Amino acid sequence: MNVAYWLFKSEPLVFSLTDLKKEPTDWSGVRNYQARNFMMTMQVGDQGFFYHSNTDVIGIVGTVEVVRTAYPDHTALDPLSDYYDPKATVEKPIWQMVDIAFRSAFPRTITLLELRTTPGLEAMPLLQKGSRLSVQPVSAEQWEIVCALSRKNGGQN
DNA sequence: GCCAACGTTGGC
DNA sequence: GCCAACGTTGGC
Repeated sequence: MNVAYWLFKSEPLVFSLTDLKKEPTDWSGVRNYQARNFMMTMQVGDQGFFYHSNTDVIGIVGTVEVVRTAYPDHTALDPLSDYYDPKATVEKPIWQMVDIAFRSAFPRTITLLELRTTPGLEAMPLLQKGSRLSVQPVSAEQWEIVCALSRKNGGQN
């Protein structure tokens, strides 16, 4: 089975790559069916970009690894959680999550503008007009292009 | 803060 | 099943 590649969006004020570096986490709180379905196909060892949205420097800041396949998102059952879903039950939890761990921090943020202007990345869901998917697939080619970007122009920003 | 784009809800 | 209204996302 080949490794698959993904992109995880997060608002760094809520949860940043630095937070993830401290310890692995469950990716709870995803309440979008498309994003959930992607998580349900993830395998241990899959790689992901970590993307900071809604912040001063928007872009990809590093990489993560899937360390546990999908299982029920318990926050959907917790009335006190921000992510509570009254339609979720133990029998039909509706929502799922995976566990992810820190893998690397890029020496600089690969900004959204840079991603938009780099040939070969046009098809990334992230760059499509109006795209709001918080968990999305990345092709092997796109993965390589972005990783290569992270290794050069080290001093810029 | 603005607002375009999106997904969901609910009336019909 | 349609679609208007609404709440949310997220770049700018």
